Amino acid sequence: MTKAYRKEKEREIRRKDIIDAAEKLFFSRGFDNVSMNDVAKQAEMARGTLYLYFKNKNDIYAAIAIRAAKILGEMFSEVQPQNLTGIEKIRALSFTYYQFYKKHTGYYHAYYHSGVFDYKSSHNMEKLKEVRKINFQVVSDAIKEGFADGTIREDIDPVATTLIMLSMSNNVNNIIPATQMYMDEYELTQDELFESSLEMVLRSIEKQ
Amino acid sequence: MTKAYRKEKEREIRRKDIIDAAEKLFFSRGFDNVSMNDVAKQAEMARGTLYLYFKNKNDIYAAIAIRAAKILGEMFSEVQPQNLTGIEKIRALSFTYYQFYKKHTGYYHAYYHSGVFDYKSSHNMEKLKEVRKINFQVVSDAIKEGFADGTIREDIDPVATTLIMLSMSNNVNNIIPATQMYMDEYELTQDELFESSLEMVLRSIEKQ
DNA sequence: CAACTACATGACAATGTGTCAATTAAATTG
DNA sequence: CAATTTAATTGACACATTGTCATGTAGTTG
Repeated sequence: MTKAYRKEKEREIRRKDIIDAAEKLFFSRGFDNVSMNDVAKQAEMARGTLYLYFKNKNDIYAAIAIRAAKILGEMFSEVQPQNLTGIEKIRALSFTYYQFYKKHTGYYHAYYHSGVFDYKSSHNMEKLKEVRKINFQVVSDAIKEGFADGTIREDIDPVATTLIMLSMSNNVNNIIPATQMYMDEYELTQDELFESSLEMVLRSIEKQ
Repeated sequence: MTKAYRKEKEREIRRKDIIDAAEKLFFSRGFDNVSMNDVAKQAEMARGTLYLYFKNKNDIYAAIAIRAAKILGEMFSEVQPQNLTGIEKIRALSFTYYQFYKKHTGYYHAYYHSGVFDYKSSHNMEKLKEVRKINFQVVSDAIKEGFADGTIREDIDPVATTLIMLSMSNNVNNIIPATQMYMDEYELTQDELFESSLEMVLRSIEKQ
């Protein structure tokens, strides 16, 4: 028991070391500009060792995305005890997501970017899918609460609406490079776009 | 004149051959799964030759995206002579964009994906930026027409709104992989999501 | 036809990936 | 505690891909 347990703990520490090293590099230089060699050097081990703990670079990024999901989950959970109506909760959660982006940009990118990987490609990706779903449900549940308390119109689909809100947020948060181009071109700030997006959503889901 | 002109024509044909070859491969296998070697083989020339006509793989993709922009521009221009109100035009343009995706998925991806490249990275990217802007303006102008004819509320920002609509469309059209995951998970079809997105936009911009 | 020009080629250096045989370290056992 | 087994780590290897560039070639010109 104790021996196997200690072994397991040591493996976890080593795993954490790799994630920490990768995170540092990914957040400062960007995922695409970091090689597995760079990560190995930063973590002070041979490149081959990384593959003993992770399937590949994407798999490491997925592990970082799981951390991201946890941080976002904690931020979301701070909204819950405030006793807000459905529509107020939607406003608060949108704002929280925007704050998550502002304060944890690196994690935000990991959370978003990992979406491009195949969900069946690794154990981490499977796990990420689960934590993602929990955060998604916080929002769609808030919409349902709005149905119940009469602050949100009942003729909208909670899942579709949550998805639309998510896409708007990603749009705001410099994820889509073409958006950045248009923003520069028309001198639109990120805060302005966030504000417009939020008002647009609220206007179209609130009960008259 | 004639000699230089013929030379120029030949260069253009060769250029077109490369784009055609690349397009065929990109559309069937996906951009990331095609190497410059593959393109060279398909175009029946040496790999080095490709670099005489294009800066790199992204540059070829940008050329394909310019074709995409032209197709979209033509589809948009068919909406113009219909004498629609501002809000009706927004509905029609949204639908057209969705049709563009459905009928020209490969071009749609090129149009979208090329957004990730730096706009100062090549002449093609500069050119792409211009044609992109024209299409963007068709939509934002329609919003302004809605201001004038009283079908769209005046307190919204045309640029921000166009950007939001664009992000919604991209969300619908399977561009964001995470979205696909949620759609599968909650059994939401693409047509349903398109419908929800469109209604959401119209509801929030129409004048009461 | 000799000299020039522009174009096309493929070998090359660089950079990156994932694997695996060999090595090293750690744990177990008599 | 020495011998033996087991597990972890390493870095060299094979392979893929990129962009460049010296070399070759074909067409053009005086």
